[in-house]
Amino acid sequence: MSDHEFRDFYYHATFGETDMYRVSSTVNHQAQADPSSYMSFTDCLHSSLDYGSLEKAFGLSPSSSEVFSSIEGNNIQTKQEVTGAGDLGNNNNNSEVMTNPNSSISSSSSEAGCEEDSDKSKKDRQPKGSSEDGGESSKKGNKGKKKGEKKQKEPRFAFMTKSEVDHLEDGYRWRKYGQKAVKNSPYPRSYYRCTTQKCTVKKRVERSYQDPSVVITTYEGQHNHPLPTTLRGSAAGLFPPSLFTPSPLSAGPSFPHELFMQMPHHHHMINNQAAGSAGSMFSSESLNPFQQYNHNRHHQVPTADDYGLLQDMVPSRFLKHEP
DNA sequence: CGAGTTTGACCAGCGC
DNA sequence: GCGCTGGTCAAACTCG
Repeated sequence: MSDHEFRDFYYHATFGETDMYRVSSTVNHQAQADPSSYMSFTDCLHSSLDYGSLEKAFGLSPSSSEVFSSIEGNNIQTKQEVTGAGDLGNNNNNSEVMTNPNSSISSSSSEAGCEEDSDKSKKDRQPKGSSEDGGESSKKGNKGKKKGEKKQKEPRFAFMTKSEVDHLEDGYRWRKYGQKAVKNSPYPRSYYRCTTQKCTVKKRVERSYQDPSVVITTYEGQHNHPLPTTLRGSAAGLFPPSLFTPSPLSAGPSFPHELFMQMPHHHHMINNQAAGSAGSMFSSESLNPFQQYNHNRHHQVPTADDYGLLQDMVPSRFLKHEP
């Protein structure tokens, strides 16, 4: 495969435990000639920059070539027809979406890209601790959560990356705390936690069993701290602080969808998709998921400076044209 | 020696 | 109620 060439892009969003919003967009080579579609892709790509595979995305890693991202949050729904079979994020749907060379924009409601979501979304299975008072009494499995305590649903962002390595470098430091075999998949799922104190961000990494070259990474939560500066230069150095401001919502995007929301073209893309297939998906206030999500925060309108920054941080070939 | 990984065990939720 | 599964804990281990 040609690395550094982003042909297919896919993202999936759920904003809530039950509802799912999902859009997938495929940008083929021809589409790159179209500035708008190409920008859409780039925008989306940026949406995953924060967490995801910076090196991958920008070809800093030798094995990278394609990035598919998804965002999960709450209560946006798109129940469209599942094009493929599977139930898991790794199923055929993904492959279909990812490899479909013809469609410039396609949509699907399959669980592709976020199998965890699917089972997660069924219910909160987060609260584990059973014992109260810190769960000391019972040896393991207690997280110090109370029984009835419902853990707040953290926004999640999942993306798929074609990569040979499972754990993608994203600028943050992660500590692996578990690994589980995944049903219907020969590949285990690894669990990581951000090593920064008081940062509760977690991520799960697994490989698609349908396409072993695809790594599915799911981030959960928002970093409440800046990128570690000690990292091999990539993210912290590549991206302007404004795009990596920690959590404070008004400050700037610390989460990919926040970047997403700052990109005008992503609206464009979403609207395209919505117009095509899901008239009801934004029913509540005729806002798209990101707009709705954005309702509770300061709506930041991308400025010309943003684009300038983009050009600074992203090789121009990814923004406009090939060198 | 500290930080990170591995791995078996434990727990909760869900479906039957 | 039981079994399955996902998610997490934590002791043991590895690595720099």
